[in-house]
Amino acid sequence: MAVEAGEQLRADARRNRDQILAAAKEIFAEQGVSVPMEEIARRASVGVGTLYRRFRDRDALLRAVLEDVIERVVVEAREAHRTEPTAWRALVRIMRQSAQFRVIMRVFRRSSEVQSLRLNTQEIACLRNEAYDIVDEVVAAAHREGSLRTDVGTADIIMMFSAAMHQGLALRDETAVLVADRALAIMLDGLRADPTREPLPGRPLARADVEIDRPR
Amino acid sequence: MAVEAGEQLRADARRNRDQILAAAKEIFAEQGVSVPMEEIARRASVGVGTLYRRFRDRDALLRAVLEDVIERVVVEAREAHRTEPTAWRALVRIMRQSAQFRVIMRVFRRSSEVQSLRLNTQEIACLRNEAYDIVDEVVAAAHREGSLRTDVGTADIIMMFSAAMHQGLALRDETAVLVADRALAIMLDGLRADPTREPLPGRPLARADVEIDRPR
Amino acid sequence: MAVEAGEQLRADARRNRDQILAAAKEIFAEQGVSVPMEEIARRASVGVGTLYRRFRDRDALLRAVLEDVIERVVVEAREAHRTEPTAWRALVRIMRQSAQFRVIMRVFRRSSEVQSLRLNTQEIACLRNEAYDIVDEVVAAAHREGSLRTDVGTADIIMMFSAAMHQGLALRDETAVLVADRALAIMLDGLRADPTREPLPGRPLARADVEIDRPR
Amino acid sequence: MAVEAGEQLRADARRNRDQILAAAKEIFAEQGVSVPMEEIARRASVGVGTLYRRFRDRDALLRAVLEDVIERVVVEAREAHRTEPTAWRALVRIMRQSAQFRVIMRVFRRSSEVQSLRLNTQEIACLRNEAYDIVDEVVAAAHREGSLRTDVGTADIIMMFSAAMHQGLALRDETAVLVADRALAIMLDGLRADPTREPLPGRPLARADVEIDRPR
DNA sequence: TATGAATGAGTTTTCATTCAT
DNA sequence: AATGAATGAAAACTCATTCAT
Repeated sequence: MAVEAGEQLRADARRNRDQILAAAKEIFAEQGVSVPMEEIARRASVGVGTLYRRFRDRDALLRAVLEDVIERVVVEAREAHRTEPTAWRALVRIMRQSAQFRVIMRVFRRSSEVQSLRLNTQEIACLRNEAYDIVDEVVAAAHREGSLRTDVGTADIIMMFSAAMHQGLALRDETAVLVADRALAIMLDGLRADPTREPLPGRPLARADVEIDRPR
Repeated sequence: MAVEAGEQLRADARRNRDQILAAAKEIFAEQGVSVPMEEIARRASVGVGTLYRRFRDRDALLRAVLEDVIERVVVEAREAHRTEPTAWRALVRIMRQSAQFRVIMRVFRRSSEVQSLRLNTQEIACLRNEAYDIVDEVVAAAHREGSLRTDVGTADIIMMFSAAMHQGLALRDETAVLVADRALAIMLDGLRADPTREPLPGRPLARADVEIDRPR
Repeated sequence: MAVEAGEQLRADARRNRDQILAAAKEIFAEQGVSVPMEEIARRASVGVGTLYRRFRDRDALLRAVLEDVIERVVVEAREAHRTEPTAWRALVRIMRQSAQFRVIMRVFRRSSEVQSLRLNTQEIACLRNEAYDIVDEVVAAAHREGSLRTDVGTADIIMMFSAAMHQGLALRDETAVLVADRALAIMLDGLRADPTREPLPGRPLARADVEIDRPR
Repeated sequence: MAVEAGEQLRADARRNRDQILAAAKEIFAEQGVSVPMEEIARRASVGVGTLYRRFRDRDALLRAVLEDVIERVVVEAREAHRTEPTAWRALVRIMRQSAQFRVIMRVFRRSSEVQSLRLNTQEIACLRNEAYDIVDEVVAAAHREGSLRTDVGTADIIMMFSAAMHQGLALRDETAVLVADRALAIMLDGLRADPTREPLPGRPLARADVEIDRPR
């Protein structure tokens, strides 16, 4: 019984934490990251105090959201890799499963946040690596199966479709989805293996090219 | 005498205004739009007072930057259309001439700013239309010359390459350029007319689809 | 059964109360009285809830600490008076037995606390009087035995040696003790009866002079 | 004229700064250092913003007050040393000129402040040294002239009379002065050279004994 | 009853904007 | 007209106290 009580209490706290995370994700996606903490608390139906009990400060919340989002992305990407019949299909699915990314990318792009490296914790670097790894596997497989043009690297793809996740913020939702879907389709067409195309400039981009843990 | 004094002052004032605009553009591009006014003033080497003399308030500055950027884009786009031998080449050039856009898009994306529609003045709407018009002409010409796939619309292109302008904020400068160039090249490959491709989902997007002057 | 349960609880409760008091005394002495309640609870190894169950609020805890300390002082002073061969020796011993006072004086001095008179309850006034009385007796005896200069009053002594208890907070412990001992020795030398000395300014201070229950 | 204007402006800012410092000193002396910044601003008749413009944060203000007070103490001590006919008289005067010290000592004693060493900047350490030096000179002279008992060191005196400055916070002002004066007189009597006295325990304390820049 | 999570009022700090020089 | 100091409203954060488990 003590255990049950303990679990229930923990469950409460957990619920609060989850609500806060969810609220933050929503609001960040809607309005950007510079939203008052109190608004986030309100949306999560908790007091500011609770928010601050769970997350030491604004940055801690930001990091937690980021971690949460990357985690989900990784899970989904693994699932896609495991389930889809071809690597190409997996790639398409990963890129389409964009909703999660809208936050992540927005956060990533707030350069003032990122460049100060306050978000560049060990945990996040680690998750980023995991995310990179799984996409990397899919990309390699796609190269092997010949569906992906040979002159793109994993980082090319990540950067490009993270960009694709980015438009339409001020658009109505249906339009935003349409815009994203079409942009994605165009990009995918551009990514298809096709011997008639001119090669891309430069060289395939890889992990080191898109690492952020160095001063500008 | 009044004229002389006026002219001298105007020259001074103009210099100040230009410095401020340039500083704001730089800082917005680097750190996003939620930068303290004093930092902008400092970068422009003027006092805050001067900044406020030139621009009634934060929004006015934002609008001015936006106008300035769109104007340059329009000018360059016209030039490209007039000069380049094919519409396709014009398109490529417009898309490559990306630097200016980095600001514009960043500003556009700050949904909290944009959605409040404080930026949606007559002047800006007008400039946006001009920008749209010129790209529209190029797109139409590209369609006519058969270089651009038929199922993309002007708004598709605008949205997509505005997205492409977006990555790399936390990257070193050389990498950022490389990333952008390659993303652009891939997108362009995806935009090429090619009868063997599957059609894009939905319909070509046009002006009305990407207007922002309506509540979400 | 009620009695047994009651007694068991009382024992538990008593232990908690004592732990809290001890913790509070320690922390107050170390860091002053404006320490978060949670820190006190933590040091006492109880939850805040328990702390609040035992002491209605911050002030109640403060008062309890004060009472506890004064009580101990009184007990020790009585013992000294009863045991020591001369009043002078008793005085020296009382003044040396300083550790307890470090808290009391610190608390007394936090004027914002004291001046609001929230600490000036009946119980505390009563204890203060008891403390005063016992020192007063010793002082009177010392005067009678001719060891204490005649122009000092009980309140002089209390105020002075409460001051002596005060230094060294930021020093290493051994130094703090040394500092206190030497200061005390000097003061005691100054307190010795000695007909060659000039009389002190003013008049001997007594109880009424150091009462705090009046607005400044 | 421009110069004049500049000077006047500077004078304004200076006046504000001085008002803030004065207000802070007053309030710290009255109520301790944990007073809301807004109250300090109000007492200084400025907005909080102004307070924060002059002093980056609470600690900066604390440090500034401390510096200011030590500076005055040093000045006055030098004056006493230069003016008074004997070293003993200088010592007495320095010790009596206590008003300034009430703040300084209060601040010094807030161990939580001091121990965190946030107040232990280079500047303050430097001033503390200056203060020590001048008292040291007076003490040496007093030793030479044979007025001061030989077994006390400079640090003994500093610590002891800093303690003397400390009482009476909750007392009415006249009483506080009386208490301080009498305590001081007693201490001074204890400090007088007198071959009949027993030596003090330990050894004369010196600078190193009362340095605070080491963790407890 | 003990616990520690939740709350929200109170503080600290920042920053857009105004105003005196 | 330029400057930068002053202002105060708003945002970030802390902590005394209450309350659900």
